[in-house]
Amino acid sequence: MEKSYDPKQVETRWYRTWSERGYFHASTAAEGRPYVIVIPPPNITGSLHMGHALNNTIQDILVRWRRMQGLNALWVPGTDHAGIATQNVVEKQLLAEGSSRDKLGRDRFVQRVWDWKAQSGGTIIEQLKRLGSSCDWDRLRFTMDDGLSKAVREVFVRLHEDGLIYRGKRLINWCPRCLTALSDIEVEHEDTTGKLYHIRYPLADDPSTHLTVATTRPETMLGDTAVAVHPEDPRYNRLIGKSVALPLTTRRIPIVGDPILVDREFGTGAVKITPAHDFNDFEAGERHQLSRISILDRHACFDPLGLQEAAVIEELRGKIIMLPTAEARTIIVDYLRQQGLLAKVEDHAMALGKCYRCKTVVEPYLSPQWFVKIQPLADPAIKAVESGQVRLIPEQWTNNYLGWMRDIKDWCISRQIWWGHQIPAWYCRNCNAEAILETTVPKSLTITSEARPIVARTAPAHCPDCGQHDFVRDPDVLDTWFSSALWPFSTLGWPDHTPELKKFYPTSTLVTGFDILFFWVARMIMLGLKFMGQAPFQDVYIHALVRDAEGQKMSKSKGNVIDPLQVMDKYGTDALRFTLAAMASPGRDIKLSEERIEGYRNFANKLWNAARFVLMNLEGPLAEAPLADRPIADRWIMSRLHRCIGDVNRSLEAYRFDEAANAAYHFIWHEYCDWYLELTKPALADKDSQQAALTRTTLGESFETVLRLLHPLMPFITEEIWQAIPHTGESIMVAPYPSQNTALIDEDIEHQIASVTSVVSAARNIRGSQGIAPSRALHAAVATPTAACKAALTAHQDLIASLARISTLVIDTDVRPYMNGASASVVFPGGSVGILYVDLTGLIDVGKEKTRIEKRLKELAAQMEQDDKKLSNPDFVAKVPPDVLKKTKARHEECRAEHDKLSGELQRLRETAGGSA
RNA sequence: GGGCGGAUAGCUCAGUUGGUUAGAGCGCUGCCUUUACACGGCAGAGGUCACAGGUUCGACCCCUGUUCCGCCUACCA
Repeated sequence: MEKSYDPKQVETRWYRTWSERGYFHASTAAEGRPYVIVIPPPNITGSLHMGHALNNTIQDILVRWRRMQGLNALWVPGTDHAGIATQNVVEKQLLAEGSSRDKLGRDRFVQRVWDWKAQSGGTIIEQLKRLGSSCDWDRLRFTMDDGLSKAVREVFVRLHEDGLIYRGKRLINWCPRCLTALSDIEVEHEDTTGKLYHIRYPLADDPSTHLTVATTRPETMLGDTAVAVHPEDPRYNRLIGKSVALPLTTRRIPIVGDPILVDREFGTGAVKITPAHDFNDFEAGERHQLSRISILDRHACFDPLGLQEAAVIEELRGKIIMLPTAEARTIIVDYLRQQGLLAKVEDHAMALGKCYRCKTVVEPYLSPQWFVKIQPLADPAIKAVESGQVRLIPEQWTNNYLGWMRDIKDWCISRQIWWGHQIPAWYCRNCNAEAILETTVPKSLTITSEARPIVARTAPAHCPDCGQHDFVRDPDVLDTWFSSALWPFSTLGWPDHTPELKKFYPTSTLVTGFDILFFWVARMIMLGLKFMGQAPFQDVYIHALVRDAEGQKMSKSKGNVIDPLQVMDKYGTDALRFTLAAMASPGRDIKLSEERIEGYRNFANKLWNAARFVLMNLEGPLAEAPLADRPIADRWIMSRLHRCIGDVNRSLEAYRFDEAANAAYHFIWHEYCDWYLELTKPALADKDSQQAALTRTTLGESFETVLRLLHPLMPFITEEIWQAIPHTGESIMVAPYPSQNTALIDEDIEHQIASVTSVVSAARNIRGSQGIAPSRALHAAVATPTAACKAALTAHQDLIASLARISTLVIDTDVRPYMNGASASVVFPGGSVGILYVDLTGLIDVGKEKTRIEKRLKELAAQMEQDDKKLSNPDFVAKVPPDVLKKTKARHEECRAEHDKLSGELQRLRETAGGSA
């Protein structure tokens, strides 16, 4: 075995072996209670980032742990077609080739995306394998597979049949770059400083007076259909029922009273109402039966027809036609200013909505879309969480979830893109001639909200109304999250009654980030309850976001991404996995740093070298004996090991991966390696002794157990070592997970060894402070506080002597200090304190000690001189921050104290040296 | 505006159903080439647990308020 662990070849070799031997596969016929996790399907456009690494490490820990516990563990893998994201990627490629999706046409474009998927869509899967993910790859699914597509259609049709899906012309969030509708949660809000424009609207009856409105979007005023004031506002309420002449148009619009829309304190207390371009105004428009004038087109540019409908004055119309809003705004504001209608412009903090895929500012846009009526689905999903049927971990997310669900809005599920599940709705051309608008250049199809769709699993043969069979299919596709919402049952074969569905639904645990709690988790619960009658999972473990060392969200544009693949190359997969697990404390983001990973790489190496020690010492006969008859160190380590086993299992049970990792780390490094391996050395010294044979047995057994305990966290290195030491079974992956045997926990023995280590540490402390080389043996005595302590130490005198290198050791309740000696206190379990005395006679190398002290005195003098200079400088004292001054003074005092002490010691040394020489 | 989380050693973070001396990793200091490991060993320094009150025999922990930092959410046009 090499001196250090080399992960590379180990990882690929074992992953291949596990895979070939079928360990990842879970059979419906297998015995054992099922334990099931469905993967949050990564986008096919994705490449493994730290978020994936964390998410999948946690899932793999759970699955490996449960599998070793004997459960029928299934981890269903798959990928998501990621509608807009994937379409964007392929469109970018086309652009680079000088082509576009319009040039290609729908069918060829979709084929192109499939080609892209065949070529690049599997990258992330291979990367998940690098991470050691023990997914059942035989069950790999894709959200646009035939089976899953069938499930999507089935759900759509059934929801439609139940009246839970409808089509309507509504105001939705529109991305003018992606040219599609977005759901509310696909809009990200970003704080910006905008302007609040105060605009005078002259009263229709009396143009000399006016009502001033405040708006952040002056350009949409052309689409105003009313002005609202508060009905109880004495400034304005007498105007309700009158009208204003809408500037820049030839229209008159009414003044209405609306206590919901208007906040008297804000702006001027008068609000323009633009129902086609603002969500609040849309609702206000409904309340007052106002018409909606849509003045923007799908690119968020001024639309000729809309401007005409809005009766915009000819002169302005010519200037802003087809212009984007930002440019038109300047022109419109100029016009208002010229006409003396711009009363004031002030800065105003506001949140701008942006497309979560491309960061373009979204536009509220009036268009026909498909919606899911969500309330009837949300109610049971609320109850499922309230009742504890579904448990969110950490619990704090429960309130977030409930709050959102209780205030949920209908879900806009149609997207005007091509890559995705096309909506299973058809329109009879004959019956909907007026409502189907087709243009050839560019080729586009608009179906107005008046059209009557026929929703069906497959294309209808005849129109039920007219009997003809000339149909056009709804061009829209479904929101990507619609198919993900079915993931826990669609992947298991639904709507067919498969054995998988019967055996593995509902699943056990969902592991996910909080960023998709609403996008995904909530919708899975709703649709799982609706179609399976059971929530799709019991536990939802919600992990943190992985950030960089400064706490910034990792992003390519910031250039602060730590690439998990590079980390795995450099430090090994096990080190990365262990780091992520150890840092996954609940309710807190993970600030990942390379140093931390390096630290756990060192841990892997420590384990590796412990293995070398074990292997080296396993040569020789073994002896079987009950634990009670084995050496004390063996009984001690088994006791400690089983405490650790209990801790790790309990932690995993509670999803405390950080605690599990830390318990294992601390035990292995600081108990097993630091103490146990050292304690075995005296016993193993005489290879042929019975004691050595017994110790070898424990050494092998305990180490083998340690590896199994650690396997879910560090799968590769544990397998590699396990195969090299005595074991039963063909792979650690399918070996039983250690379970705590409380009979092996022996508090008395733990106390005995704690006493031993306490004395040893005290002796080392004295060596350290007195500068006594480890090679020099000591004469020492321990004054024990009680007879029991004395007995415990006396029984293990040989261990103490060997670990602390003490040649003569006196242990008694009453011992006297040495004439020329040093002492240190020894704390016994329970808190009683004894004293260790060490005889220093002849141990201190006077020359060396003198040099050491002189060197240190020089350092101190230099420091003191520097500080003196500072402190005697009035400028320094006056201007420096108080804490710095305080620190400087404190340091100065410390230096002086140490200097005095060392000077005294040096003096004494000189005297004694002089006397003896 | 509402909600949630955080503030503990130089840095990154654990922690406590309230109980002797608050822990870890990294970093730092000193010693050690002792055949498992220098990706190591041993020893050590370093903390008024954000601030101010309160409850309690006792508070890092519970309560109230304040400040700062994150995030989520929201129609102040």
